[in-house]
Amino acid sequence: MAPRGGLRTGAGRKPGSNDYHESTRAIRVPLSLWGDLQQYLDSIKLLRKRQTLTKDMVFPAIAPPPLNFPLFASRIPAGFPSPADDYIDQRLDLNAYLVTHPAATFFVRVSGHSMTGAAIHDGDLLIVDRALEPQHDRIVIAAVNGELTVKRLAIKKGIPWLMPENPDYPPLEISEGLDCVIWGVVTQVIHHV
Amino acid sequence: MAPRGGLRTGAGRKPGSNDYHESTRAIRVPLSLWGDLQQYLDSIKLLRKRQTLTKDMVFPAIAPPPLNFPLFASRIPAGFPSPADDYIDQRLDLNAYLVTHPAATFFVRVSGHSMTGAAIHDGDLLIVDRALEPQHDRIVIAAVNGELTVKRLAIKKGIPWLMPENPDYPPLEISEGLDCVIWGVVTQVIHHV
DNA sequence: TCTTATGAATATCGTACGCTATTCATTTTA
DNA sequence: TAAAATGAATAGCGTACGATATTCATAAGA
Repeated sequence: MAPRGGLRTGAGRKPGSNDYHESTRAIRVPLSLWGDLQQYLDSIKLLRKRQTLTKDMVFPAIAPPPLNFPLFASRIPAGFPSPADDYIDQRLDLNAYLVTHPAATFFVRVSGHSMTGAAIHDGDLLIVDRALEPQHDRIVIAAVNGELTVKRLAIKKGIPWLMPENPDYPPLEISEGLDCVIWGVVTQVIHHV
Repeated sequence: MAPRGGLRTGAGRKPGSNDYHESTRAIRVPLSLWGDLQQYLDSIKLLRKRQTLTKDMVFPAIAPPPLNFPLFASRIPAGFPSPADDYIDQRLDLNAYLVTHPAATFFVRVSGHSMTGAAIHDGDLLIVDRALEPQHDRIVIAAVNGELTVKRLAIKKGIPWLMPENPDYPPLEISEGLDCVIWGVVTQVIHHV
Protein backbone atom coordinates (compact mmCIF):
# COMPACT_ATOMS: atom_id res chain seq x y z
CA MET A 1 0.00 0.00 0.00
CA ALA A 2 1.51 3.23 -1.09
CA PRO A 3 1.77 6.15 1.31
CA ARG A 4 -0.67 9.00 0.96
CA GLY A 5 2.13 11.46 1.51
CA GLY A 6 2.59 15.07 0.65
CA LEU A 7 1.76 18.44 2.04
CA ARG A 8 -1.33 18.67 4.21
CA THR A 9 -1.94 22.39 4.51
CA GLY A 10 -5.21 23.11 6.14
CA ALA A 11 -5.30 19.75 7.80
CA GLY A 12 -5.58 19.28 11.50
CA ARG A 13 -7.94 20.07 14.26
CA LYS A 14 -9.34 23.57 14.14
CA PRO A 15 -8.69 26.07 16.91
CA GLY A 16 -11.69 26.51 19.11
CA SER A 17 -12.99 23.06 18.27
CA ASN A 18 -13.53 22.29 21.93
CA ASP A 19 -16.70 22.61 23.93
CA TYR A 20 -16.02 26.25 24.66
CA HIS A 21 -15.49 27.17 21.01
CA GLU A 22 -12.39 28.84 22.32
CA SER A 23 -8.87 27.93 23.34
CA THR A 24 -8.05 27.10 26.90
CA ARG A 25 -5.24 27.54 29.34
CA ALA A 26 -4.34 25.72 32.52
CA ILE A 27 -4.64 27.66 35.74
CA ARG A 28 -4.10 26.62 39.31
CA VAL A 29 -7.01 27.03 41.72
CA PRO A 30 -7.44 26.23 45.41
CA LEU A 31 -9.09 22.90 46.04
CA SER A 32 -12.08 24.45 47.75
CA LEU A 33 -12.96 26.24 44.55
CA TRP A 34 -12.13 23.37 42.26
CA GLY A 35 -15.47 21.57 42.44
CA ASP A 36 -17.49 24.72 41.98
CA LEU A 37 -15.33 25.88 39.15
CA GLN A 38 -15.65 22.51 37.45
CA GLN A 39 -19.40 22.82 37.73
CA TYR A 40 -19.34 26.33 36.43
CA LEU A 41 -17.19 25.40 33.47
CA ASP A 42 -19.51 22.55 32.64
CA SER A 43 -22.42 24.95 32.51
CA ILE A 44 -20.43 27.26 30.26
CA LYS A 45 -19.73 24.35 27.95
CA LEU A 46 -23.37 23.46 27.88
CA LEU A 47 -24.41 26.97 27.04
CA ARG A 48 -21.88 27.29 24.29
CA LYS A 49 -22.81 23.96 22.85
CA ARG A 50 -26.34 25.20 22.45
CA GLN A 51 -25.04 27.81 20.08
CA THR A 52 -24.46 25.07 17.55
CA LEU A 53 -28.15 24.37 17.56
CA THR A 54 -30.12 26.46 15.14
CA LYS A 55 -33.28 28.21 16.12
CA ASP A 56 -35.10 25.89 13.80
CA MET A 57 -34.07 22.92 15.87
CA VAL A 58 -34.47 24.14 19.39
CA PHE A 59 -36.22 27.17 20.65
CA PRO A 60 -37.52 28.25 24.01
CA ALA A 61 -41.13 28.70 24.87
CA ILE A 62 -40.43 32.16 26.20
CA ALA A 63 -37.73 34.73 25.78
CA PRO A 64 -34.31 33.24 26.45
CA PRO A 65 -32.98 33.92 29.91
CA PRO A 66 -30.00 36.20 30.24
CA LEU A 67 -27.37 33.50 30.21
CA ASN A 68 -24.75 35.91 31.23
CA PHE A 69 -22.73 34.90 33.89
CA PRO A 70 -20.20 33.39 35.97
CA LEU A 71 -19.10 32.04 39.02
CA PHE A 72 -19.38 29.24 41.47
CA ALA A 73 -22.88 27.94 41.61
CA SER A 74 -23.07 25.92 44.76
CA ARG A 75 -21.53 26.02 48.14
CA ILE A 76 -18.49 24.04 49.07
CA PRO A 77 -19.14 20.94 51.11
CA ALA A 78 -17.67 21.51 54.51
CA GLY A 79 -14.95 19.39 55.94
CA PHE A 80 -11.95 21.42 55.01
CA PRO A 81 -9.78 22.01 58.01
CA SER A 82 -9.52 25.74 57.92
CA PRO A 83 -6.67 27.22 59.86
CA ALA A 84 -7.82 29.88 62.27
CA ASP A 85 -8.36 32.30 59.45
CA ASP A 86 -11.18 34.20 57.90
CA TYR A 87 -12.08 32.07 54.98
CA ILE A 88 -14.64 33.19 52.53
CA ASP A 89 -17.30 30.58 52.54
CA GLN A 90 -20.34 32.69 51.98
CA ARG A 91 -21.92 33.29 48.61
CA LEU A 92 -24.72 35.54 47.65
CA ASP A 93 -27.45 35.32 45.08
CA LEU A 94 -28.77 38.83 44.81
CA ASN A 95 -32.16 37.69 43.61
CA ALA A 96 -32.68 35.43 46.56
CA TYR A 97 -31.10 37.89 48.96
CA LEU A 98 -33.09 40.92 47.91
CA VAL A 99 -36.40 39.36 46.93
CA THR A 100 -38.47 37.51 49.49
CA HIS A 101 -41.70 37.13 47.52
CA PRO A 102 -40.72 36.87 43.86
CA ALA A 103 -44.25 36.73 42.51
CA ALA A 104 -45.23 39.86 44.42
CA THR A 105 -42.06 41.86 43.91
CA PHE A 106 -41.60 44.77 41.55
CA PHE A 107 -38.99 47.36 40.81
CA VAL A 108 -39.66 51.04 40.75
CA ARG A 109 -37.32 53.77 39.61
CA VAL A 110 -37.32 56.84 41.84
CA SER A 111 -37.73 60.31 40.48
CA GLY A 112 -37.65 63.27 42.79
CA HIS A 113 -36.00 64.11 46.07
CA SER A 114 -38.72 63.86 48.64
CA MET A 115 -37.12 60.94 50.49
CA THR A 116 -33.44 61.81 50.57
CA GLY A 117 -33.57 61.69 54.36
CA ALA A 118 -34.33 57.97 54.12
CA ALA A 119 -31.40 57.31 51.79
CA ILE A 120 -33.69 57.26 48.74
CA HIS A 121 -32.40 59.43 45.94
CA ASP A 122 -33.41 60.43 42.47
CA GLY A 123 -32.68 57.59 40.07
CA ASP A 124 -32.48 54.86 42.69
CA LEU A 125 -34.12 51.53 42.06
CA LEU A 126 -36.57 50.42 44.73
CA ILE A 127 -37.45 46.83 45.43
CA VAL A 128 -41.11 46.79 46.29
CA ASP A 129 -42.84 43.87 47.92
CA ARG A 130 -46.61 43.85 47.47
CA ALA A 131 -47.00 40.88 49.76
CA LEU A 132 -46.01 42.87 52.84
CA GLU A 133 -48.67 44.67 54.76
CA PRO A 134 -48.24 48.43 54.96
CA GLN A 135 -47.58 49.34 58.56
CA HIS A 136 -46.72 52.41 60.53
CA ASP A 137 -43.24 53.71 59.83
CA ARG A 138 -42.64 51.58 56.78
CA ILE A 139 -41.67 53.15 53.49
CA VAL A 140 -44.37 52.53 50.94
CA ILE A 141 -45.25 53.11 47.35
CA ALA A 142 -48.56 54.90 47.18
CA ALA A 143 -50.69 55.72 44.18
CA VAL A 144 -52.14 59.16 44.83
CA ASN A 145 -54.55 60.29 42.15
CA GLY A 146 -53.13 57.60 39.98
CA GLU A 147 -49.56 58.76 40.40
CA LEU A 148 -46.95 56.70 42.16
CA THR A 149 -45.05 58.23 45.00
CA VAL A 150 -42.64 57.05 47.66
CA LYS A 151 -43.29 58.08 51.23
CA ARG A 152 -43.04 56.83 54.76
CA LEU A 153 -46.39 55.69 56.11
CA ALA A 154 -47.32 57.11 59.50
CA ILE A 155 -50.45 56.38 61.48
CA LYS A 156 -51.29 59.25 63.81
CA LYS A 157 -54.34 58.85 65.99
CA GLY A 158 -55.78 56.40 63.54
CA ILE A 159 -55.22 58.70 60.56
CA PRO A 160 -52.68 57.54 57.96
CA TRP A 161 -50.21 60.07 56.64
CA LEU A 162 -47.68 59.98 53.83
CA MET A 163 -44.55 61.55 55.26
CA PRO A 164 -41.72 62.75 53.02
CA GLU A 165 -38.23 62.78 54.46
CA ASN A 166 -37.18 66.11 53.11
CA PRO A 167 -38.16 69.37 54.79
CA ASP A 168 -38.92 70.91 51.41
CA TYR A 169 -41.91 68.63 50.92
CA PRO A 170 -45.15 68.63 52.87
CA PRO A 171 -46.78 65.64 54.57
CA LEU A 172 -49.98 64.39 53.03
CA GLU A 173 -52.92 63.20 55.05
CA ILE A 174 -54.78 60.28 53.56
CA SER A 175 -58.26 61.59 54.07
CA GLU A 176 -61.50 60.04 53.01
CA GLY A 177 -61.88 61.88 49.75
CA LEU A 178 -58.31 61.29 48.59
CA ASP A 179 -57.76 58.85 45.78
CA CYS A 180 -54.93 56.95 47.37
CA VAL A 181 -53.89 53.33 47.36
CA ILE A 182 -50.95 51.96 49.26
CA TRP A 183 -49.49 49.83 46.58
CA GLY A 184 -46.50 48.11 48.10
CA VAL A 185 -43.79 48.22 50.72
CA VAL A 186 -40.22 49.19 49.90
CA THR A 187 -37.73 46.65 51.20
CA GLN A 188 -34.47 47.63 49.53
CA VAL A 189 -32.93 50.64 47.86
CA ILE A 190 -30.38 50.16 45.12
CA HIS A 191 -28.25 53.22 44.62
CA HIS A 192 -25.88 53.48 41.69
CA VAL A 193 -22.62 55.17 42.59
CA MET B 1 33.05 19.00 56.45
CA ALA B 2 30.97 16.08 57.49
CA PRO B 3 27.54 15.55 55.99
CA ARG B 4 24.52 16.57 58.04
CA GLY B 5 22.80 13.39 57.03
CA GLY B 6 20.08 11.36 58.61
CA LEU B 7 16.38 11.33 58.88
CA ARG B 8 14.55 14.63 58.50
CA THR B 9 11.05 13.87 59.64
CA GLY B 10 8.97 16.99 59.89
CA ALA B 11 11.18 18.84 57.50
CA GLY B 12 9.92 20.41 54.33
CA ARG B 13 7.45 22.95 53.24
CA LYS B 14 4.12 22.75 54.97
CA PRO B 15 0.90 22.04 53.08
CA GLY B 16 -1.22 25.11 52.64
CA SER B 17 1.80 27.36 52.86
CA ASN B 18 0.69 29.24 49.77
CA ASP B 19 -1.33 32.42 49.55
CA TYR B 20 -4.60 30.53 49.73
CA HIS B 21 -3.62 28.63 52.87
CA GLU B 22 -4.83 25.63 50.92
CA SER B 23 -3.54 23.26 48.28
CA THR B 24 -4.16 23.93 44.64
CA ARG B 25 -4.84 22.01 41.48
CA ALA B 26 -4.46 22.88 37.83
CA ILE B 27 -7.58 23.27 35.78
CA ARG B 28 -8.10 24.31 32.20
CA VAL B 29 -10.26 27.36 31.55
CA PRO B 30 -11.26 29.17 28.38
CA LEU B 31 -9.13 32.19 27.60
CA SER B 32 -12.04 34.59 27.88
CA LEU B 33 -12.47 33.66 31.52
CA TRP B 34 -8.79 33.49 32.28
CA GLY B 35 -8.34 37.17 33.05
CA ASP B 36 -11.40 37.40 35.25
CA LEU B 37 -10.51 34.25 37.05
CA GLN B 38 -6.96 35.40 37.62
CA GLN B 39 -8.30 38.58 39.13
CA TYR B 40 -10.75 36.67 41.23
CA LEU B 41 -8.05 34.39 42.55
CA ASP B 42 -5.87 37.37 43.36
CA SER B 43 -8.71 38.79 45.37
CA ILE B 44 -9.09 35.54 47.24
CA LYS B 45 -5.40 35.54 48.02
CA LEU B 46 -5.48 39.08 49.29
CA LEU B 47 -8.51 38.44 51.43
CA ARG B 48 -7.06 35.35 53.00
CA LYS B 49 -3.92 37.22 53.88
CA ARG B 50 -5.83 39.81 55.86
CA GLN B 51 -6.89 38.81 59.28
CA THR B 52 -9.18 41.66 60.21
CA LEU B 53 -11.80 40.62 57.70
CA THR B 54 -14.53 38.26 58.70
CA LYS B 55 -16.55 36.20 56.33
CA ASP B 56 -19.56 38.25 57.29
CA MET B 57 -17.97 41.34 55.85
CA VAL B 58 -16.62 40.27 52.50
CA PHE B 59 -17.77 37.51 50.26
CA PRO B 60 -17.84 36.77 46.56
CA ALA B 61 -20.68 36.83 44.11
CA ILE B 62 -22.15 33.70 42.67
CA ALA B 63 -23.94 32.67 39.55
CA PRO B 64 -27.41 31.56 40.48
CA PRO B 65 -29.96 30.17 38.11
CA PRO B 66 -31.36 33.23 36.38
CA LEU B 67 -34.56 34.48 37.90
CA ASN B 68 -36.48 37.35 36.50
CA PHE B 69 -38.64 39.88 38.17
CA PRO B 70 -40.89 42.44 36.63
CA LEU B 71 -39.52 45.92 36.30
CA PHE B 72 -41.47 49.09 35.93
CA ALA B 73 -40.48 51.72 33.51
CA SER B 74 -38.80 54.88 34.71
CA ARG B 75 -41.86 57.00 34.30
CA ILE B 76 -44.93 55.25 35.52
CA PRO B 77 -48.03 56.71 33.91
CA ALA B 78 -51.11 57.42 35.93
CA GLY B 79 -53.24 54.47 36.70
CA PHE B 80 -52.98 51.35 38.64
CA PRO B 81 -50.24 49.06 37.52
CA SER B 82 -50.73 45.34 37.57
CA PRO B 83 -48.71 42.53 36.09
CA ALA B 84 -51.33 42.12 33.39
CA ASP B 85 -50.79 45.63 32.13
CA ASP B 86 -48.09 46.68 29.79
CA TYR B 87 -46.58 48.87 32.44
CA ILE B 88 -44.04 46.16 32.81
CA ASP B 89 -41.70 46.75 29.98
CA GLN B 90 -38.86 44.55 31.01
CA ARG B 91 -37.81 41.96 33.49
CA LEU B 92 -34.77 42.14 35.60
CA ASP B 93 -32.22 39.69 36.84
CA LEU B 94 -30.59 41.47 39.74
CA ASN B 95 -27.37 39.53 39.41
CA ALA B 96 -26.92 40.49 35.81
CA TYR B 97 -28.12 44.01 36.43
CA LEU B 98 -25.91 44.76 39.39
CA VAL B 99 -22.82 42.73 38.59
CA THR B 100 -20.80 43.54 35.50
CA HIS B 101 -17.70 41.48 36.21
CA PRO B 102 -18.91 38.54 38.25
CA ALA B 103 -15.54 36.94 38.71
CA ALA B 104 -14.14 40.18 40.04
CA THR B 105 -17.09 41.24 42.14
CA PHE B 106 -17.41 41.08 45.90
CA PHE B 107 -19.84 42.30 48.49
CA VAL B 108 -18.76 44.36 51.43
CA ARG B 109 -20.86 45.22 54.44
CA VAL B 110 -20.47 48.82 55.59
CA SER B 111 -19.82 49.69 59.16
CA GLY B 112 -19.47 53.30 60.20
CA HIS B 113 -20.87 56.60 59.03
CA SER B 114 -18.02 58.24 57.19
CA MET B 115 -19.79 58.16 53.83
CA THR B 116 -23.33 59.13 54.62
CA GLY B 117 -23.00 62.09 52.28
CA ALA B 118 -22.63 59.64 49.41
CA ALA B 119 -25.74 57.68 50.38
CA ILE B 120 -23.65 54.97 52.03
CA HIS B 121 -24.88 54.13 55.49
CA ASP B 122 -23.97 51.82 58.31
CA GLY B 123 -25.09 48.30 57.47
CA ASP B 124 -25.43 48.86 53.74
CA LEU B 125 -24.18 46.23 51.34
CA LEU B 126 -21.73 47.47 48.75
CA ILE B 127 -21.15 45.85 45.40
CA VAL B 128 -17.45 46.10 44.73
CA ASP B 129 -15.93 45.54 41.31
CA ARG B 130 -12.23 44.79 41.36
CA ALA B 131 -12.03 44.85 37.59
CA LEU B 132 -12.61 48.60 37.47
CA GLU B 133 -9.66 50.89 37.69
CA PRO B 134 -9.68 53.24 40.65
CA GLN B 135 -9.98 56.73 39.28
CA HIS B 136 -10.39 60.21 40.62
CA ASP B 137 -13.78 60.78 42.22
CA ARG B 138 -14.78 57.15 42.31
CA ILE B 139 -15.81 55.55 45.57
CA VAL B 140 -13.35 52.84 46.46
CA ILE B 141 -12.65 50.19 49.02
CA ALA B 142 -9.20 50.70 50.44
CA ALA B 143 -7.27 48.48 52.80
CA VAL B 144 -5.41 50.80 55.15
CA ASN B 145 -3.14 48.96 57.54
CA GLY B 146 -5.08 45.83 56.74
CA GLU B 147 -8.40 47.38 57.59
CA LEU B 148 -11.07 47.93 54.98
CA THR B 149 -12.53 51.36 54.56
CA VAL B 150 -14.87 53.07 52.11
CA LYS B 151 -13.87 56.45 50.81
CA ARG B 152 -14.00 58.57 47.73
CA LEU B 153 -10.71 58.61 45.90
CA ALA B 154 -9.42 62.03 44.99
CA ILE B 155 -6.24 62.85 43.10
CA LYS B 156 -5.00 66.30 44.05
CA LYS B 157 -1.88 67.48 42.28
CA GLY B 158 -0.87 63.91 41.72
CA ILE B 159 -1.36 62.93 45.33
CA PRO B 160 -4.13 60.44 46.04
CA TRP B 161 -6.42 61.13 48.97
CA LEU B 162 -9.13 59.11 50.63
CA MET B 163 -12.00 61.52 51.19
CA PRO B 164 -14.84 60.76 53.59
CA GLU B 165 -18.23 62.31 52.88
CA ASN B 166 -19.04 63.29 56.42
CA PRO B 167 -17.66 66.45 58.02
CA ASP B 168 -16.96 64.56 61.23
CA TYR B 169 -14.23 62.50 59.55
CA PRO B 170 -10.84 63.69 58.27
CA PRO B 171 -9.41 63.10 54.80
CA LEU B 172 -6.47 60.74 54.58
CA GLU B 173 -3.52 61.32 52.31
CA ILE B 174 -2.08 58.20 50.74
CA SER B 175 1.57 58.93 51.38
CA GLU B 176 4.54 56.75 50.62
CA GLY B 177 4.87 55.13 54.00
CA LEU B 178 1.20 54.31 54.36
CA ASP B 179 0.18 50.68 54.09
CA CYS B 180 -2.69 51.22 51.73
CA VAL B 181 -4.09 49.20 48.88
CA ILE B 182 -7.00 50.34 46.76
CA TRP B 183 -8.88 47.13 46.71
CA GLY B 184 -11.88 47.74 44.50
CA VAL B 185 -14.39 50.21 43.15
CA VAL B 186 -17.90 50.53 44.55
CA THR B 187 -20.55 50.35 41.85
CA GLN B 188 -23.80 49.91 43.75
CA VAL B 189 -25.11 50.49 47.24
CA ILE B 190 -27.86 48.28 48.60
CA HIS B 191 -29.69 49.88 51.47
CA HIS B 192 -32.14 47.91 53.53
CA VAL B 193 -35.15 49.91 54.55
C1' DT C 1 25.32 25.87 76.22
C1' DC C 2 23.53 28.83 72.74
C1' DT C 3 23.50 30.58 68.07
C1' DT C 4 24.17 30.09 63.28
C1' DA C 5 24.84 27.59 58.99
C1' DT C 6 23.78 23.68 56.30
C1' DG C 7 21.25 20.79 53.45
C1' DA C 8 17.56 17.05 53.42
C1' DA C 9 12.73 16.96 52.95
C1' DT C 10 8.69 18.39 50.88
C1' DA C 11 5.13 21.64 48.96
C1' DT C 12 4.18 25.04 45.33
C1' DC C 13 3.99 26.67 40.57
C1' DG C 14 3.85 27.31 35.68
C1' DT C 15 4.04 24.82 31.81
C1' DA C 16 5.82 21.19 28.81
C1' DC C 17 4.70 16.58 27.57
C1' DG C 18 2.37 12.52 26.03
C1' DC C 19 -1.71 11.17 24.57
C1' DT C 20 -6.18 11.61 22.22
C1' DA C 21 -9.48 13.80 19.06
C1' DT C 22 -10.39 16.04 14.94
C1' DT C 23 -9.79 17.66 10.24
C1' DC C 24 -9.16 17.11 5.48
C1' DA C 25 -6.05 16.49 1.15
C1' DT C 26 -5.02 12.58 -1.09
C1' DT C 27 -5.49 7.90 -2.49
C1' DT C 28 -8.10 3.86 -3.06
C1' DT C 29 -12.17 1.46 -4.11
C1' DA C 30 -16.83 0.84 -6.07
C1' DT D 1 -16.98 9.79 -11.39
C1' DA D 2 -18.34 9.51 -6.69
C1' DA D 3 -17.79 7.67 -2.25
C1' DA D 4 -14.99 5.66 1.27
C1' DA D 5 -10.57 4.93 3.49
C1' DT D 6 -6.17 6.57 4.88
C1' DG D 7 -2.94 9.01 7.47
C1' DA D 8 -0.44 13.64 8.02
C1' DA D 9 -1.29 17.69 10.51
C1' DT D 10 -2.72 20.08 14.39
C1' DA D 11 -5.53 21.37 18.58
C1' DG D 12 -7.38 19.79 22.98
C1' DC D 13 -6.76 17.66 27.59
C1' DG D 14 -5.09 16.17 32.08
C1' DT D 15 -1.21 15.75 34.59
C1' DA D 16 3.65 14.82 35.41
C1' DC D 17 7.90 17.29 35.68
C1' DG D 18 11.72 20.36 36.73
C1' DA D 19 12.64 24.37 39.12
C1' DT D 20 11.94 27.06 43.07
C1' DA D 21 10.52 28.07 47.86
C1' DT D 22 10.11 26.86 52.51
C1' DT D 23 10.84 24.33 56.73
C1' DC D 24 13.53 22.46 60.27
C1' DA D 25 16.64 18.61 62.42
C1' DT D 26 21.25 18.47 62.85
C1' DA D 27 26.10 19.88 62.77
C1' DA D 28 29.42 23.43 63.24
C1' DG D 29 31.04 27.34 65.47
C1' DA D 30 31.17 30.81 69.31
